[in-house]
Amino acid sequence: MDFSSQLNERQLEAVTFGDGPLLVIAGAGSGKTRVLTYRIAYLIEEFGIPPASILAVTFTNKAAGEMRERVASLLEEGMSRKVWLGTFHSICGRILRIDGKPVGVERNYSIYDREDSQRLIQDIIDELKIDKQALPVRRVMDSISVAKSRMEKPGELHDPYDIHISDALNDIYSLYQERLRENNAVDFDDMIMLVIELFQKEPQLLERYARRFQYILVDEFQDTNRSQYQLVKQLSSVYRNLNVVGDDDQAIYAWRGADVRNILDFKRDFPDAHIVKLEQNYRSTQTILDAAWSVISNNTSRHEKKLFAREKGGVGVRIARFADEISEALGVYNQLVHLRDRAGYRLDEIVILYRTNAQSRPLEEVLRLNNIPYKIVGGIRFYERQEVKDILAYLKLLANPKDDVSLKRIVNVPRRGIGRLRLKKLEEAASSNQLTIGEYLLSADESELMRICRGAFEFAKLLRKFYKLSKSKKADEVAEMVVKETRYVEDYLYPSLTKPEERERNVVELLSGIHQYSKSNPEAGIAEYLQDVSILTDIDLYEAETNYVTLMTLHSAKGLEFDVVIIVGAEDGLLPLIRADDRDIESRLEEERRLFYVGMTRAKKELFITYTDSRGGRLSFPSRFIGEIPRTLVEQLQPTVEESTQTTSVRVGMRVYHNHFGKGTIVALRGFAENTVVTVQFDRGFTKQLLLRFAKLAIVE
DNA sequence: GGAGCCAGGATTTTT
DNA sequence: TCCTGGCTCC
Repeated sequence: MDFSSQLNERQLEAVTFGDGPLLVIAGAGSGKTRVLTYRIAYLIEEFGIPPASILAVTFTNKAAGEMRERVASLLEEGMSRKVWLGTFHSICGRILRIDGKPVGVERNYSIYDREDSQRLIQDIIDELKIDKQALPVRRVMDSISVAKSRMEKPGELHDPYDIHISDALNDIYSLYQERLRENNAVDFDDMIMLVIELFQKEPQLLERYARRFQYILVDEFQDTNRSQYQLVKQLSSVYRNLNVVGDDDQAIYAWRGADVRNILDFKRDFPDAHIVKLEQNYRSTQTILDAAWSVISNNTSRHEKKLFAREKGGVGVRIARFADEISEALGVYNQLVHLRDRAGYRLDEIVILYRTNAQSRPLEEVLRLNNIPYKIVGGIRFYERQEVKDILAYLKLLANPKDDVSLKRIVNVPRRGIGRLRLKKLEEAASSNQLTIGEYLLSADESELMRICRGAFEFAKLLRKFYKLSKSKKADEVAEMVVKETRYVEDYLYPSLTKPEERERNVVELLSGIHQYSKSNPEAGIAEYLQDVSILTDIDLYEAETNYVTLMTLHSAKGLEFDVVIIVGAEDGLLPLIRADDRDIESRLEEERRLFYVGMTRAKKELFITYTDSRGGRLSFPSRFIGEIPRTLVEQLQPTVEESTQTTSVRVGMRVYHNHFGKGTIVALRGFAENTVVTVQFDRGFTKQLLLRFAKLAIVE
């Protein structure tokens, strides 16, 4: 295999590297996916490594699929199929399916997504009578998730800011884990943590896997968390051929437990690691790279690298200011039309990126009204839609009758007269028999169930029928039966929910998806289908479609590239998204800067950045990141940034509204541009000085 | 005891 | 805009 004409010197070095630990620091657009795929092919072809002895971990399922295809095109028929290639979650899910017993996971386990976990945790919070004002579910979930990513057991979790909260959190965490095991269910974090636990419990099992994987490759290493790093370290303990590829400048998942320290620790854990830096960029113009560099170089903790493009030049970064989010959307629309009709781009070569999903709304509206076809990634993901999750809950329950969270979701959908109190009775009857509700319904006799209510009996009858048939029928037939016989569409969607037509289409799409799956995986049952589908994200399902412009969050855009990138809402408070009461503002700010950098470096040819003076009725100000781009690289679109920061849109005497302090009158203005301080006399009788760009004041008519 | 209706609150990013 | 919680009616 001679790649020398297709790879540069550094890439070639990484691809053909022999045994031992390898760290590839790969800048944006430096062809790291290419390096990974070629390396896999090279290992198989030149080193004679059996495909089944290679483990490659990617960040998304989509990336895994693409990598498999690309490897396949370099090798003989069928070779790539045997490589273990997937995300941490898909690989751990597979290990749990095969070997999960010792940690209490049966083959047919359920995977709980965020909503499922939230329901379970909410139940526990209610049960423990914990004040939900003091401990909102979201906060609990985040704490537990972070604890799991650090492999902290119940009891070891501590909130660094509040000891009392720690006790409550540990109680919830402990009960939560107990319930998950009772329900034969895992959450996303469990999938990683339980595999590590499994290997601790059964060292001979770890050894079996570690002997098997001669080479382990990890992509997007900067966004792995501690437990993921520990896992691959364990798995590579026999051969020590751990190859990681990452870019510390693109670490954007710290909030999810990812830890850039992994890169530093890698150098410490493997002092003999060979390090290759890829700095040649194949994607963007030099102008875009220079602009991106001048932003990212404001971060203090980073590996210095300065990307260089193949050709100099390129058009300047276009920055545009708008009055509010509506005019911003209109401006984007005008630009799209210009790009399409004058500059000759296809719409699918253009992406609109924003910080939060909610920002897509005005854009969608304007695009729809003006007949610009668009595709939106993220927001409410397909598999998270209510109607889709309802049907899946039936299937989950049939695959795993211990799954009480799924049972509770659909026990009264469509309505069967089983409300809160009757459900409670069912729950009590089940637990007095040491059963989950699902198991109880499948085993209790008629008179017992009738005593609770007729609905419970009817539901149990239906469930038993489904359960029996689910043993002999394929996933798609079961799903179809569930939809038909529960009369989900007729008795529930249409009478009870908004937009029933759209939801019905989703149900139909789900059924056809299951059908496709059954066809291409004839061996797989419902449990396998559910496990595979539970870890899919919107970006996995995303396919660029000709002449559709794409809208997505900056996070979703990671790993993708487009000719034209339009970053909207580049305003302080939104991008960077920082609130006054945030902790660790400095490191938060650096992560937001990396996010902005990721967005900028998605662009091959042209980069647009927009901001507004007012968003959602609140005053807004250009992002500090805009100020970090040298003017020589910027082509202002009218009007200029200078005007916008100098022309403060507030004046003395103006009536304003503040979220915490209420209504008031501006009595003084001081400072300049981004440092403008307003003094407000609030109606409640006190005066405050506020930094204008953070105060989020609304002007009262 | 369940279901439906109305008012008020809230909004980061995701495997 | 969507979702939650409380209230009333059946």
